[in-house]
Amino acid sequence: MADVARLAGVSSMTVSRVLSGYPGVRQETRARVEEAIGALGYRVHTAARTLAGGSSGTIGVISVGASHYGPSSTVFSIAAAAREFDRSTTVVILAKIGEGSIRQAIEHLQSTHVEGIIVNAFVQTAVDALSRIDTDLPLVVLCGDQAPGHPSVAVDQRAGARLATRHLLELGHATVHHVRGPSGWIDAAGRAAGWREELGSWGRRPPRAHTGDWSAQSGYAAGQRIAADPSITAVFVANDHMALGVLRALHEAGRRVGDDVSIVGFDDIAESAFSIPPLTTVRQDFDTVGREGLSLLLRAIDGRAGDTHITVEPRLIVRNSTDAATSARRRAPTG
Amino acid sequence: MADVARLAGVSSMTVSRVLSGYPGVRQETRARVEEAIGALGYRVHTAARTLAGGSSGTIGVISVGASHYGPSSTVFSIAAAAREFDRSTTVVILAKIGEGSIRQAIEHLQSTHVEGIIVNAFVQTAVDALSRIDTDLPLVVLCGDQAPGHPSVAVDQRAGARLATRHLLELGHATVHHVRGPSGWIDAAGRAAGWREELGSWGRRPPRAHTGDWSAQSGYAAGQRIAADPSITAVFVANDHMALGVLRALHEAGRRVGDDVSIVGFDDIAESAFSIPPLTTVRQDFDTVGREGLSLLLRAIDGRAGDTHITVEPRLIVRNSTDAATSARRRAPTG
DNA sequence: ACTGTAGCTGATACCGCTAACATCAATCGG
DNA sequence: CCGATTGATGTTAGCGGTATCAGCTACAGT
Repeated sequence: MADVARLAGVSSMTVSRVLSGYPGVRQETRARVEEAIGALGYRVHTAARTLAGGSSGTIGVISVGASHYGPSSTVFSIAAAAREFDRSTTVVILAKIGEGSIRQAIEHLQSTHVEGIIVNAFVQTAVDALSRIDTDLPLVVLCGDQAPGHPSVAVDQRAGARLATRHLLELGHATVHHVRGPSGWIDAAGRAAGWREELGSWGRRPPRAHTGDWSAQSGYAAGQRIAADPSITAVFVANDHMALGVLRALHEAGRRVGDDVSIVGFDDIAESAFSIPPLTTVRQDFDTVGREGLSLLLRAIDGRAGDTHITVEPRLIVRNSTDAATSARRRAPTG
Repeated sequence: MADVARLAGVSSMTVSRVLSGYPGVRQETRARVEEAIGALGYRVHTAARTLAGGSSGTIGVISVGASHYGPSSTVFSIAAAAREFDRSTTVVILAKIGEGSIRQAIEHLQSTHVEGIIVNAFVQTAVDALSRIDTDLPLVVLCGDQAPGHPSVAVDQRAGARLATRHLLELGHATVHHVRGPSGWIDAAGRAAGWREELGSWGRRPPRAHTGDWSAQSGYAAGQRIAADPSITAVFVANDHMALGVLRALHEAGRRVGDDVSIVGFDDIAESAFSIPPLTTVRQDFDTVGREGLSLLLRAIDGRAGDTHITVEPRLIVRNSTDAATSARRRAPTG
């Protein structure tokens, strides 16, 4: 930096001002400095800037492991969006989620002086922990519900589940069964609640839900139980991976999906359009969630986020795994 | 830090020594310092440490977008492994891959003073660019082949492809067709080469390969062309997403996979075990790749990586999409 | 001509830590 | 018993920026 200053014939302070976009620098001086920067291939030393009280230009992201589709795509969206806003992204992957590990992750990020943190909080434990953590660092929560105490971005899980359930009911199914995600996960609870609500608003009593762990394996197991009950004609499965497992179990049991039984998933993963049959599902736009999360965090860093809660609406994608319940209506108890 | 020193009755230098694990500190002194650290809830200021010449404790990861299964799971493995080694991870997601963008990403990471960089280089362009980039920063390349000029970790794509092809030939198929990945991708080239080699070693002339873009959509399109040719009894598809598309196209055309036609995929994504029928595939252990990549980088940082190239062997997972080619042998031209 | 003000730039003092060397006591070989 | 060595700790001087305030010029108002 001293070299740049010398070459441009100014003090290092002026160079600093040019770099941080301070307006009160003469056009001509600015040009000279920028030329010197270019000529010397100079780049700021982030650590020095951070130490001297400037901003680190880095935001922290805390998330659970890679195995889940939603969380990981969100992290990538955040990283990509951050880059567009000239921010670095430091990612902390939590092996297991607990108040301790989250607190530790936040402290870790704090010691690296990130400007703010986005937490991918997909389990209730995480949200609870966050509501108890009071850091002065700007913090945005991404989750399936409004997070108390911090600005948040969420896909409306309940609305999505209602969309799915309503679609099945409108096709004429007497009732809709549900394979839910594991307890403790916010999205699992939200989707189950939406399913229950929609059934309720149609005056149907929700049957007992099956529970999976998001994996295709667990969906397969649930699917086997579902196949064994011929009265079931419509199933809303809490995510696409499990839905694919259900599809296969039904297929093996000789029940034709989209004909004997209708299935709706959730997420719209890339494979769902090409499953056999193509899966009707609820699309969540994780990219939007990530980007909105980042822009909310940047607002929070500027102190003007307040207590904003952004809701992203999911969308029903109708494919061939659902169809009018002609045969179903004949067989099922009238609803 | 000065407070800690005061409370422990030592100089700040001793605190620094305790923090960085310098051995020449008396046990008793060390204990006193650690106690003070705990009492004051002190944490190092990473930027200050970096500035003063210590290590930043951060490693950089450069990767392509989120849409591809392999790259993204690898990034997560790296981040998780890094955390176990008390390193932060700064992730740069490249919107588009070119020499310019990679160089820019490296420079960006350099200005944040990462200790080293892991590049997820899945396209040839990236590897070429890297071989031309000569940075003094330790740099490890993850890719489908040995990267010249830098230590690297790779899954042996050729071996995986040969495994898949051999499996099909051993089942009695006269020849094996191939749906390859997009040109420019190292893995696509490696798998195609392995397929060609294995066919060659059985004295079969490789048929013309179909080309997809890794997506299920493109696999579906290829599948339709394959279904139209009744002489095809065995297909090796370059990744599972495309294979699922092929599966569906064949299904729609009324060709029974695992009976009329055998399909082998590559990757072993979570859904493959539950496709209809379950997909025989080649498993790549991305977690191992990520971890080996990190440990190689840590060795490189210590200056003892040399020109190591680690190869991770893939594994054939046999499921129901492949079966003895009884009907095929009758129909196909003798090979 | 003099003061006031605005606009631009410079000098200086840190930010919190570590490298390098200095210091001091204890131990050791001859 | 003395100089040399070793081990534990302290002192000093930055690392490369930015905050703060001071200084200088040009111009307007009186």
